[in-house]
Amino acid sequence: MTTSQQDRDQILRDALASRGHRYTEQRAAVFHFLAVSRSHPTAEDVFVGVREDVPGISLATVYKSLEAIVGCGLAHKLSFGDGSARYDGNPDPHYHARCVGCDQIVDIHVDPRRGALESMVPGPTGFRVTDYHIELTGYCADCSSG
Amino acid sequence: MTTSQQDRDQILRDALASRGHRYTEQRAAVFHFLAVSRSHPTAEDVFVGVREDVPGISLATVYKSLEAIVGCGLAHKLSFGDGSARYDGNPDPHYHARCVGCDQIVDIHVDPRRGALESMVPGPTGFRVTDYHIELTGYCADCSSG
DNA sequence: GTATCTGCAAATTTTTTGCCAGTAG
DNA sequence: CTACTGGCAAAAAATTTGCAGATAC
Repeated sequence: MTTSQQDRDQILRDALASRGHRYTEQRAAVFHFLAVSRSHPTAEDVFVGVREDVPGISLATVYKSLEAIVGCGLAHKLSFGDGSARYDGNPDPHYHARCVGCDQIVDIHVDPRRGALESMVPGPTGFRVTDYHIELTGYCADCSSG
Repeated sequence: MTTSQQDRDQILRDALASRGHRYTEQRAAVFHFLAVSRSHPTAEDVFVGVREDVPGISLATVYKSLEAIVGCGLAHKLSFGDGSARYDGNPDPHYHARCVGCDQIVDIHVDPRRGALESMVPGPTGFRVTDYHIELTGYCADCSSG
């Protein structure tokens, strides 16, 4: 079962409200675009896509909306080292694999009960891993104790 | 035992030669700066640091040198989503943890014999992980078979 | 009613490029 | 010699900011 647009809107409303932010047509459109997007769009991609629903939206507003949505934890900001940031609204835990050949980003879904690194390397996706980079986010020892 | 500067220079010479690139004073200085750097410097950081050894070097040359060095596999280009790319010349396998509190990048060295994700989460660094992102690099199914 | 948000345009930041003289191999 | 490089300055790309009017709550 998939999340309906009403459910999504309510999730967005609540998340924004909890941060003191407001629900707007532009933010809803950006959030919806991310939620249905199978790829990992750049801010520009989101701008082009969302403009079909909200013709007057500006790129600056897209950036601001993305920041608000990422700030609420409803999407992730990714960097693949190719210049521009990419955004991912997929709530399921998954990794990303960038193909050196075609630069495509492949999603790797991992069974959380199995050892994560082990299961993802030879996985059923056919992706042959040559290198990987792991970024952890959290609080360092100093900030944890403070 | 640590790698001497002579060893490093030879490694750089060989790596550049194998790619048809030339060994230059500027590239050696950039490589040396990365090798002794404990942080994860931006291109600008490298520029400022290397300028002490090679006063006339330009930022554009730093970018070109970094590209050559990363292209040879002697360093990694990292993105932490904070605007500018960062470079890492540490050859030991390790992960990176960004502190949400102070934005510091903490290196996490992992015993390769242990389950990787498991061992890094509660590790002896005191880093409290709230989120992580894994980027795999390699060849997708299409590019592998082609 | 008021603090927040949007769109616009301009500014900033980061990275890349073109060109010509210089240099490694 | 000859192709690859470095420095310079200009360009391109990505993102952020200031502000005045509009809007959510």
